[in-house]
Amino acid sequence: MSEYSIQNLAEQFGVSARALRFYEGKGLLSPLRRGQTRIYSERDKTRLLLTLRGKRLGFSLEECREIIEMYDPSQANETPQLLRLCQKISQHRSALLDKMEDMEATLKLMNEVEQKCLNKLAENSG
Amino acid sequence: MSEYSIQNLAEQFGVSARALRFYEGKGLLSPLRRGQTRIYSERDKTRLLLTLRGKRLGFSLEECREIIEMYDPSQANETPQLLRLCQKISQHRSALLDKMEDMEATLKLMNEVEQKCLNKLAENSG
DNA sequence: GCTATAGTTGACGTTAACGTAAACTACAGC
DNA sequence: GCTGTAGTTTACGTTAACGTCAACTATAGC
Repeated sequence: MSEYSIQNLAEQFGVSARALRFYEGKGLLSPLRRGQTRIYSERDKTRLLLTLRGKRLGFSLEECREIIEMYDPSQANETPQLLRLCQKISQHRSALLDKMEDMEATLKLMNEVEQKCLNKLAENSG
Repeated sequence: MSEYSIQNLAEQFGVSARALRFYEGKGLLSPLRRGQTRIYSERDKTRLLLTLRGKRLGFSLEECREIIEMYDPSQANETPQLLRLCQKISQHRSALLDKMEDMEATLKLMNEVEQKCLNKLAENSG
């Protein structure tokens, strides 16, 4: 089944229904309607996944939208558009690689601190 | 020289003086005073670096403070404190590793999209 | 002594990302 | 027919992370 109610989808991802409506307002999701009621598809589910992933990495919702739109199997078929897309990908990738460096530096520091910590613990017990 | 004025330090990191005062209010920095004037040391500089690095990774200032305090070569010498520190490190590290996974997944997707994009470009020109 | 240049402390304004409450609709079960 | 449960829109509230004055101090140079 590839249809979800707002509550169902929200619970799957541990967010509020309010958040989903908010994301819709920001153009991140675009569920169908059955009457008034929103019906979320697999596509929406994927976009939500990407949104939350982006958020965890410190991107704003606006940035998330940009990133997601790149992935969207949309109407990009003409050369100039494709070139622009490649450019965008490069940009976002280098932003990601920067974050990767920050992350590795942080992990390295954490490991050092942990080592010192373990050494002291060994002294204390020795 | 290991002393910096507020403007100097701010410029070095591309942030505003207001931000530095704000971080101080949040307990992230603690510059000395010469009269009223703030004097930033190497220690402050390091803490600022870690703060901004944490921010880029999507941590809140409060979380940054927690992380930074772990690194601080402070008064943690007694066993219970050291154990707590090790625990905290583990927590933050697994948070970081989660982000790392998000990042790798994102990079992977980007590469796939780029590949499709390049293929289409090849078709267009062929 | 006057001006320019950093610095200071409030205090209020702003944006993003929702939370929360009000007032309403629509269907399901008893 | 009434209650309960999901859903809706509209609108105001909230928190984080600063920006932006305003009003003041202190030092340097002319």
